[in-house]
Amino acid sequence: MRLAELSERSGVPTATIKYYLREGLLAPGRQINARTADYDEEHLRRLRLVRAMIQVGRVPVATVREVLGHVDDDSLGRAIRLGAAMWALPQVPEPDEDDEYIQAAQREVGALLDRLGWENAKRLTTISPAYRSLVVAVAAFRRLGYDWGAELLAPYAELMHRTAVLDLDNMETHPSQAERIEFAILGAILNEPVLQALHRLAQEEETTRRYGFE
Amino acid sequence: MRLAELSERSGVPTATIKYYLREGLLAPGRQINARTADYDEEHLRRLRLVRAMIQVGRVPVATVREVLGHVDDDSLGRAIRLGAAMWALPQVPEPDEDDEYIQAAQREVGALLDRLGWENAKRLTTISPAYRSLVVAVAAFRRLGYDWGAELLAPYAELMHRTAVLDLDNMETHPSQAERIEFAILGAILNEPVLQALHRLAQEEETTRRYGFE
DNA sequence: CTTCCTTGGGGAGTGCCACTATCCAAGCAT
DNA sequence: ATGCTTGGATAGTGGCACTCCCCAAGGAAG
Repeated sequence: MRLAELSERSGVPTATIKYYLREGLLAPGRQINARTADYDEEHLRRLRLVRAMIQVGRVPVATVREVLGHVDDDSLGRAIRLGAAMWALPQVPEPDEDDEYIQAAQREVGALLDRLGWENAKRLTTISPAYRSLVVAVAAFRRLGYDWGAELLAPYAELMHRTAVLDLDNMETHPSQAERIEFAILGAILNEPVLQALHRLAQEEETTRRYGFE
Repeated sequence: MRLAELSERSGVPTATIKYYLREGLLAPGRQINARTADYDEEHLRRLRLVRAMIQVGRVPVATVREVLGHVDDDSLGRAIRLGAAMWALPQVPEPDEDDEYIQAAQREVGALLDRLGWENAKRLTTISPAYRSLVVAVAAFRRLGYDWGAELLAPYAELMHRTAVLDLDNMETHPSQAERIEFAILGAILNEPVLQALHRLAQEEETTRRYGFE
């Protein structure tokens, strides 16, 4: 299929597809002649994945490129590859190690991981972006005078762990390795908007249950 | 205190504070004379809240202004006011009602709400941004050939409901109304990075538990 | 064959956003 | 009185995700 058809079937404007091609988010089509290129179903699928990451997952273009690099990298082990997407996700600014709130938050998060027995996560604290994000968020709460300690975080963490178990269980229902990888990427990136939306819906439901529509 | 001191105590550059003043995110200081303004602890607190929303919550400046408008609006009822923050949060593009995937996703989400007995949320579907976000995300999965149906979503929704219960329980431990409102805003906006980070940490933990560091 | 429309590649431009640098006049300190 | 500091206003910056436009090559119609 040609660029125009790829555009029509995906709903993405041709100019944007050209931009993605230039940015390396999409492999070039098979060159038929100097002025014509041919794209196949795999291009269409990849394009839809890219669009979903950018529009639903709000992932920056540069990050999409990085994530796709991991998807296509057959040399990686499974856990690494499954994690690669998450690790490439948008990062909070590097926390300032000298800041007292950051230090307090680090202690608090460390205590949380101990309490939960998350040994593996604990081993990854020096490099995991998720750990750093958590520390920054907890520090922001503390700066505003709210104590977001390990006791309060633990029940949330417990619920998130069950969510992660669901994620991986769902992933394992997919037979092929290629499908699993793509599903893991989607699980890491697109699940978050789903969870966020469900969380907000649940807040609306629970708030109105408690207080009505006053 | 003067602008320079406000800047020093908050860690926000003076130029940025001036920008926030211009954008109406911060009330002007008490004018001492034509060339001096005085700021108090309340300004500092508000500035830290604004920074947390923007940097940790990634909330756009225009949205922060809107949210703060609700925070300061004493005329609103409690549920409305608690929800106002969430409703103002960044929106996904308006779903295209004619798209078949959107329609399928709407049916699926409707079935989910029925199954869960979330009557209040169901009444809000026409206007709730959270509902629309969920529909868009589910549609994105379907477009890629993954069936993200009510049966799969239900356990996630159940977990998110428990999370919302924790949110509101925590909020109710705060005695003063003003503090509750601020905490609700923070709960709606800053909790999400916390949940997201916990979710990713849990995925890392569970992935390595199942597959090791291969 | 020639005219004209379409196509794909590439560079430059756009619009938005969160700042940020500069300028200016008024205060204040010395 | 001189010179540094302060706060307000305006214009500029840099990053990002597109999006516009031009050009030359194909292909189709007459």
